[in-house]
Amino acid sequence: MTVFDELRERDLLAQLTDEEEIKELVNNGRATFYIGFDPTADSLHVGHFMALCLMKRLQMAGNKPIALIGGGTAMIGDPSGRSDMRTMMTRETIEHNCECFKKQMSRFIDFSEGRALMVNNADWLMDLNYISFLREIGAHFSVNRMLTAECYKQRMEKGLSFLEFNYMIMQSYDFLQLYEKYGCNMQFGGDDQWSNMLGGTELIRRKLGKDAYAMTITLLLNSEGKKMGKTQKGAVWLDPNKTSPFEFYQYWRNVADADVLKCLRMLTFLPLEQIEEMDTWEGSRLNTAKEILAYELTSLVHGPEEAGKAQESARALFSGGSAAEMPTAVLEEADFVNGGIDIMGVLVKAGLTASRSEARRAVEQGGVTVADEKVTDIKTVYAPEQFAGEGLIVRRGKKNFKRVVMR
RNA sequence: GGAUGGAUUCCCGAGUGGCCAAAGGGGACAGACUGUAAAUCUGCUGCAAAUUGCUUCGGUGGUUCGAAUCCACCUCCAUCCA
Repeated sequence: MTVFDELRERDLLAQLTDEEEIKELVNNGRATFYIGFDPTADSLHVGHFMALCLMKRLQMAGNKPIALIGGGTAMIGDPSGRSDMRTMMTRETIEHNCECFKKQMSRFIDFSEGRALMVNNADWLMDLNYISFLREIGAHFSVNRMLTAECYKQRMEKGLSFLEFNYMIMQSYDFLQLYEKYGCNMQFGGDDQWSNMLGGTELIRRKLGKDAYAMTITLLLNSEGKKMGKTQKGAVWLDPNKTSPFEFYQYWRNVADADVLKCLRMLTFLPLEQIEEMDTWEGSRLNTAKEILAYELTSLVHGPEEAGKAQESARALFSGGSAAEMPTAVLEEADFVNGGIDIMGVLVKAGLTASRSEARRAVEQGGVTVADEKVTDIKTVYAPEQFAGEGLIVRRGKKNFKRVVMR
């Protein structure tokens, strides 16, 4: 099966400027393509991961990827897919984020011996001269047309600053630069990037009279139409310090039935035949598919060893027994008042609830368990000795566990 | 620059002197049912030394016994005019 067909089969492709041409380039390893990543946080997340996987797939087929870090475009802020204004980021934050991105990316993509490139658009965007830029590039953009782009339409109601309005032009200019410098003839990106990407292909056509191509990846949406990879606490990060391998595993272990197969197809490298097989599974058997999904992804992101640990802990927790790899919280002498700490204190210290009030509610509603015993009295007090050695397993709700030990 | 409308808790949105920690909905969280799923039902949703106290309704100051609510100034946003 060709790469292109595989991408198709996996439902990864959304929109393409020229299907035949792209198929040709990609299948024969003649594409030099780029994907842009704006450093808006200090870690990559699941959305980026999809793009990285795509990069990897295409690289394996002989194409040359360019990872573009948007150190310059992040100064502007992409209005696409947002209903409100982005908060402006300081130069320092952006630079710090760029460094973090670089480190994480090199774990997924092989950048050795010119097999792939990593560039930062700050290198050519930061020193642009306003007037000459407007004359050379700005002249090729029609405001009327830009305003009809979907990403701006959404913002017409809530307001759009001139700063953000320029994002599309910056991104288009990136493409032009990469085309000229590295012969980059293709751009990939999330489906919400479509209009920005078209801006680039058009700019290249107008400026150089050459053809360049663009292709978008389907956004990973759950069955309710929401972006996946987000939790109430924010994104699911690839940085183990921001989202632990255990949490990462759990996120995928908990996806809805309706979404498992889609995730397997779009995110894992498992052979399609194997995934088709799982497609016939029904009911509780899907739980096995979820385990596979969670294991595969954790393994891709954090390595097989971490994935194994996460899986073991999860199994142990949900089917009884103790788990060595469970997230741990540490108590200190100072946390005890008069030789004891009450249950609310324990919950807060363990990070299982945000406040004592919330802890109180959790206990009152019967959602707290310590060492397999339901705690019903908010006045329950624990002594330091009880946390000695293995400590106590404290549970809030069904899925939030912490092992609490003494320092 | 001018006119008008607006800013309320995680989000949407009611509230226009005390009965307001603030209706209703969404989301989140917890319980029941389950398969660590979905749907459904129930509870809950500022903080705390918890039948009470403290802090919150864009910001600052003021009026009042008492302000989310009235007044002044400021900031930000939207719409129309330029």
